[in-house]
Amino acid sequence: MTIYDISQKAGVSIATVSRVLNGNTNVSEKTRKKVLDVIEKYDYAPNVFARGLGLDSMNCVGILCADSSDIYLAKAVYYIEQGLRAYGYNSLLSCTGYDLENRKKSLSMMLNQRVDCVILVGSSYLEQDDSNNAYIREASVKMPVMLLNADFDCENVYCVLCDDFKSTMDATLWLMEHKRKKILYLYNSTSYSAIRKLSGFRSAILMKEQTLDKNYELYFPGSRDDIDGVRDLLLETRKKGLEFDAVVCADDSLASGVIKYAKAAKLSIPKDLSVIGYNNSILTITCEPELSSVDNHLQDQCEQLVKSCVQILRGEETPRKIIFSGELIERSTT
Amino acid sequence: MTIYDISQKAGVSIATVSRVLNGNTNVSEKTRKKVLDVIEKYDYAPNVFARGLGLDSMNCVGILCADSSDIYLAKAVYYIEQGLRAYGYNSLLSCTGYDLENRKKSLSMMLNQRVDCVILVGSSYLEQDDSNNAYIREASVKMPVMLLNADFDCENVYCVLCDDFKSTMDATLWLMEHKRKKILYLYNSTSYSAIRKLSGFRSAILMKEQTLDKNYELYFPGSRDDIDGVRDLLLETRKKGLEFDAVVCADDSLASGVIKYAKAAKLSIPKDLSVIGYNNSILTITCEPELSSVDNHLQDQCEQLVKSCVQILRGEETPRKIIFSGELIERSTT
DNA sequence: AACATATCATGAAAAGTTTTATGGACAAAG
DNA sequence: CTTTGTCCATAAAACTTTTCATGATATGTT
Repeated sequence: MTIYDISQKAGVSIATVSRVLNGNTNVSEKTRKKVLDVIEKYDYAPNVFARGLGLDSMNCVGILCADSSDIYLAKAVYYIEQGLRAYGYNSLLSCTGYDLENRKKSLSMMLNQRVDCVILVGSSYLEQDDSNNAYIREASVKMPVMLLNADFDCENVYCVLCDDFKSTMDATLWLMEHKRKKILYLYNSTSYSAIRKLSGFRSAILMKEQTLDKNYELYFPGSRDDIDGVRDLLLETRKKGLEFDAVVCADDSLASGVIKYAKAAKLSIPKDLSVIGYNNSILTITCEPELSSVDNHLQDQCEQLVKSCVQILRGEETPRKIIFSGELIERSTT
Repeated sequence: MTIYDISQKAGVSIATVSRVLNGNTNVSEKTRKKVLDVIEKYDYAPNVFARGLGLDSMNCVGILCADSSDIYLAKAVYYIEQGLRAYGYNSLLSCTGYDLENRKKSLSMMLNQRVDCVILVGSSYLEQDDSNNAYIREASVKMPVMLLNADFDCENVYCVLCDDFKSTMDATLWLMEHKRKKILYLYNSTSYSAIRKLSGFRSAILMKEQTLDKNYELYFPGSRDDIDGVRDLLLETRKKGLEFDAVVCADDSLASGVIKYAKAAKLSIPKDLSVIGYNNSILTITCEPELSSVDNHLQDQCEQLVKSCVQILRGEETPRKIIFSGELIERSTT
């Protein structure tokens, strides 16, 4: 069933059928009805390829994320997909891993696929070394690029993010106000977001004129889900003499490892050790005790991102950067 | 840059360029090299729409799942996407929710998008009432349909699943052999998989000639992540006089709720209460105590699914049903 | 050696379906 | 009778794959 068949059966030209399909006004009500009836009757839908050829668009947005099975990224992908669907867009998904070369390859694949726009989910797409971000600039020449949870100043690149700097600073200050003297910042990536959190942590330390001698930063090189690895790292660290009475984590799963560590080291939470996670994921309520965590309003961020995305595709103006603020959700580890 | 430009610059016809691009053998080595050089030089990639029009395929597989933010489904989607990518296919993602109408709509959207094949992830796509599965039969006429974790006998429908019946039966028998007398089966959906597990549970009970008087089945109507809801349901159930010394769960997050319940009811795990989860997800190691769970080899299943999918698309033969067996991973709740 | 046949390499053209630009037909208004 | 505006048809353009046809070369036969 093609547009020719429809036009023939309705006794009009294919152009008229096209106009009806695309809501063009230059069609009389009578003709429109006649055409719609035939379309309905034969359950006709335009061929996507021919349509794409004509419009050079396939009504589809590319979603890139490092790992859609990561609890946090999975949520983000889900919210974005739902949002796009609501606006009538399809989602092409590509999980690129954390490797730069793979990211580049996936992105250029997306460009070739003629998606209308690409969304890079998660701060891992932005590297500290700015020369490694050239691939984003290049992509932005061909189509709009949206970043979730990263901040990048470039024409045709739009960012929606949480103020990780301030959230982490506030969380750290909060611990200080609650009599914590030796605070550890634990992170497992050198992505944009983790580094911003690190800066927030440092600022809090400086604000209270505590030196970094008594406060620490610890990098965990393992994978996100390696909770036992975090436990072991902390046990080892402690054996080396490093002491701490609170941990600010860049991620809930790290915090989950800290709780394991406390159990192994026979420390009581929150009496001997306070723990604050980040992302307010489901892990916060499956832990024992339940984990305090920074909620970065992921759903709101994603909905805003999609809204901006649609505005851009419609040729409307939208801000290049939108920042949400985080919020500490207090549970039983503080 | 089109195929015309390339053909002109290489001094050959567009047919020859097309042959080179598609690996057709009828091209002399000299010509092939000449064409490849030009393609390389101008970084040419065929227009996907025109290509799609010619081949009626866009080298893309549709992945449907109810909720890609669900821990279990997210893993499955991830493994499938990675597998498809490795074989050169793109993935169009659609999260349909659990509602039948929405599923139908999403599926017919996928068909119109001319994906090469659709993969329905999760047993929620198969309903007990077989008349509600007609939409799958209809889709299978137009393209291959693959089901993960559901069993459906129909031409052009291919299934990869875990033997949930046997796994649950084995888990239940295992509990009986370890002196559990009053076992509860807890489930939160009436999907194909949960019902198969229920049958497995019942069979185990019958095999040991225990009547169902002392063993129970309990349905939790809440959402998957509502862990506190599970706790409250069990507390209430207990108040009504129902007793149990072991719980077999259809899902790890339910098991997580059971652990919460045990804490609230001051029951010791595993002394007073054994708990077995299902899926062996990350929740098993963030729980305290760590959760015993049935591992259904999800990654293997997904890899097999993709392999079968690719075979079908290449026109090769592949079995219509492949069954994996589950395996009880013992941790600290049994 | 001459001719017929098979094989290989290549080109020309059709097929696939839509959108958009252009212009024609017709009715109403001036 | 001319102008204006509405509605619609025609034709061109978007780009690739594939089929058919043709020319060239190699192989086999007499």
